[in-house]
Amino acid sequence: MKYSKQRELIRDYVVSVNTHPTAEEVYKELRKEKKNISLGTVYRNLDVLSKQGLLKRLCLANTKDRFDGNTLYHYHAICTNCGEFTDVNINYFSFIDKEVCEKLDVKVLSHSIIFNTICPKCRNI
Amino acid sequence: MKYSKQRELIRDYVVSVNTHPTAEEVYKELRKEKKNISLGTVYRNLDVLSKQGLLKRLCLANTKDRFDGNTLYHYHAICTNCGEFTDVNINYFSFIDKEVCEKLDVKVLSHSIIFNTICPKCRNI
DNA sequence: AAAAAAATAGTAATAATTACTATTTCATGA
DNA sequence: TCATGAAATAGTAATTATTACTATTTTTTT
Repeated sequence: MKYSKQRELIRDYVVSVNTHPTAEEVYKELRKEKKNISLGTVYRNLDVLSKQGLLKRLCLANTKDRFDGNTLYHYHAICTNCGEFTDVNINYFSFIDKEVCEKLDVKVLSHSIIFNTICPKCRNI
Repeated sequence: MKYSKQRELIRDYVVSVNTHPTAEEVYKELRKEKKNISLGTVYRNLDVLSKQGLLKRLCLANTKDRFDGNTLYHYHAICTNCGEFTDVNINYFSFIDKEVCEKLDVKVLSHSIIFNTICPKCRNI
């Protein structure tokens, strides 16, 4: 893959934040910083970066796709009240993969978990 | 909510299969059965049924939304090779919710897990 | 520095989903 | 049971998110 300034900007931005931005959010932020970049380029590069494993694509019901610069195994939580989407930094449960591998006749590569939560803000309202 | 024949058809169909159909698949199947129904009605009802908890909406990267008639806690697996999407019938790991609740300052309602797998068919090719 | 390959910007097109509106269906109660 | 009103539908139009296209630009190689 040939180097491109735009791809670097996109990746650097997504890696630098923990907000799990959408394609459009990445685009708007980079434009705000006066970077010369088009929306199509953002979509294309988020896609190739995800496919290369340099970013992670997150897909949830009723939302646009989001992107995560943290590619290490970790889990996510979404507040069912306000929609706030955050990282959950607990250790990866490897034994779960082993259990499924044994129970079903499949090779398990990994798993992802999304927690449905009520965040502190919403709980205290 | 007022009764409607169409909503009943939609729900009965989704509950009767374990294929996790998309809105369009539900629509096509019901039309094939000569049912009088429109695509908009299918979308609208899948949405209200999901919101009522009578169906479950499943959202995955790079795919259309799917719907699951089994609303009991269970997990899912997707083959990273062929995309086959199946149920994973193992017990719900309640302790995980407790652990996250203790580590983070959030109320955990539930969690969902998706396993990335290589299904038996793909493994044996 | 020239040539080739790959990426971009900007726009057009597509796909999935949602909104709109006139009509129909369902539920209520006189 | 039948008139009334509320809610749902069919069919179409509109919107939203994403992908495709093409002329131009950037990067890499020679």
